[in-house]
Amino acid sequence: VRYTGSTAGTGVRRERNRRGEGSRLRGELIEAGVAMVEAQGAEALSLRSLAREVGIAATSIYLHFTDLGEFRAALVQRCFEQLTEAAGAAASGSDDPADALRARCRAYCRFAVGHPNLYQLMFGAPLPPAPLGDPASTPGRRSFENLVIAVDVCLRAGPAGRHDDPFRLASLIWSAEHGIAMTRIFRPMFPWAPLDELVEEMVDRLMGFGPAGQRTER
Amino acid sequence: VRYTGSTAGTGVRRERNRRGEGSRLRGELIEAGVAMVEAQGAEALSLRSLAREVGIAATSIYLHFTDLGEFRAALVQRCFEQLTEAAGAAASGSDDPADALRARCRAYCRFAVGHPNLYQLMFGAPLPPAPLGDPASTPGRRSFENLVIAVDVCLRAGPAGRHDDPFRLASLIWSAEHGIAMTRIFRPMFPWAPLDELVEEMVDRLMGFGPAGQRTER
DNA sequence: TGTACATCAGTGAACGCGCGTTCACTGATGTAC
DNA sequence: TGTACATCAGTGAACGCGCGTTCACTGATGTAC
Repeated sequence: VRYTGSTAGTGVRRERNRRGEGSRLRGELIEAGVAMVEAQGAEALSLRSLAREVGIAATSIYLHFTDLGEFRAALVQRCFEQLTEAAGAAASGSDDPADALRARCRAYCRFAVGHPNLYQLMFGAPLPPAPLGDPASTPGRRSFENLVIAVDVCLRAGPAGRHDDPFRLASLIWSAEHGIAMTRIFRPMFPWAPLDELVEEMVDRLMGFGPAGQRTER
Repeated sequence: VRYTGSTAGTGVRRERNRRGEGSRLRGELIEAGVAMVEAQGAEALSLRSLAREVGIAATSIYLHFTDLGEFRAALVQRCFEQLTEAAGAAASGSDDPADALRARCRAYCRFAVGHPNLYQLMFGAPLPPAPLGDPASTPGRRSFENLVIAVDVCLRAGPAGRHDDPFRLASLIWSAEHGIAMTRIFRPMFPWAPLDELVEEMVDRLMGFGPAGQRTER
C-alpha cells in the first residue's frame, strides 16, 4: 500500500487559506523552495518533497505552477532579485567609483559563496526559455547592467586616454567573479586566499587600478 | 511484466570477452560513459542507461565498479587527463613564456567550451573524497601545478621588481578561465566576445602584460 | 433574515517510469592430473 | 590424450523507492436572491 497523504515527512498539515487568499500559497511555496534548495541543494527539490515540507498535498502545487520547470524558474527569479539587491546595497556605500565597484564585486561573490546551493540553482541549469517577447530581460540581466554602469563610471573617472569598452570589461569581470565563486564552492579544500582579497585583486588587475607602472601588493 | 534484459535500447548484445580479458570491459565502460555524458549531459548517466548503451546487463558493471559514485569518479579522472594533456600540448608550441601561458589558457577554455557536459561533470559535483593518503593528488591538481609553473616562468622573464606570488596569481587565472568558460556555457545567448580574445585579454590584464602604463586594445 | 448555489482552496488515490542494488544462476574455457 | 573441475565473464529476475502528473472529488464560504 502506497502512502501519499499530506502529513508525511516533517511537516504539519497546513491550515487552508481563507477564501480569496489562495494565492498566498504561491509565496509560501517559493519561500519554502528557496529554503529547501539552500539547505539541501538543488537536486533535493521535487514537487513531492516541497509539498511535504509545506504540509500540503503534492497536487496543490499545480494550482499555482504548471509544472516543476515553472516553479524552478520562479525560484531562480527570486534569487536573482536578492543577489541584485545585495550587490546594489553594497555598492551604494561608497562615493569613490573604484571602491564602489570593488564593494559590488565583493558582495556578489559573498552572496554566491554564502548561498552556494542557490547560486548553483541560478547558474547550474540552462535558463528556462525567456517569456518570449522581452529577450533581454532574463533574470540576472539587471544585475549585469548595473555592473556595466559601475565599470563605466570608473573608466570615466580614471586617467584620460583610456578607451576600454565598459560592456566588454564588465563581462570579463562578471566571468571572473563567477569563476572565483564557483571554484571556491566546488573545490573547498583548495588553499584559497581570503575571498575579499582575491576579488579585489581581480578587480584591480582587470581594471588596471593601482600603482600605474608596476604592481606589487595591496 | 518488467523487462530488464540486455538487448533493450539501441545497443546490440555485446560479445563476451575471452577468458583473462575481462578487464577490457572496464575500459569500454569508461569510454562509453564519457561519450554518453558528452552527448546527453551528466544527468543522463545511469548504470542502466550505460549498460543499455554498451549492450550488457546492468549488473555486469558491478564487476568493475563498486557503485555509481566510483564509476563517475573514474570518468572525472579520465576527463582531467585529457584536459591536462590538451593544455600542455598547446603550451608546448611557444618559446615565449607569455605566449605559452596564453596558449595554455586558451586550450583550457576551448576544452571546457568544446566539451561542456564533460566539463560540468568535472566541476559540477563535489569531488569524490580523495583516496585517503595522497591528499594533494586530486584530479586536476596536475593541471593546476602546470599553470603555476607557467605563471612563474612568465614572472621571472618579466621586468625585475615584480614580486607577485605565482601560486596566488595562478589561482586567480584559473578562477577566471573557469568563469569565462562556465558563464559562456550557461549563458549561451549572452553577446560574448570571441572566446580566444577574451581569454587572452584576461591573461594579459591579470598578468600585467602589454603596454606598461596604459592599455587600450590588443 | 434565510437559503440555494457557485466558487474557491484544496485533497487523495492511482498511473507508469527509471533508477540502484541484491541475489542466485549459467555457460564457456582453460588447466591439472 | 582424455576428462574433471575451478574459474571467469558475465546474466536475468526481482526488490523497493521517489518521482511527475492525472483525475475525480470534497467541504467550507461568500454571495445573490
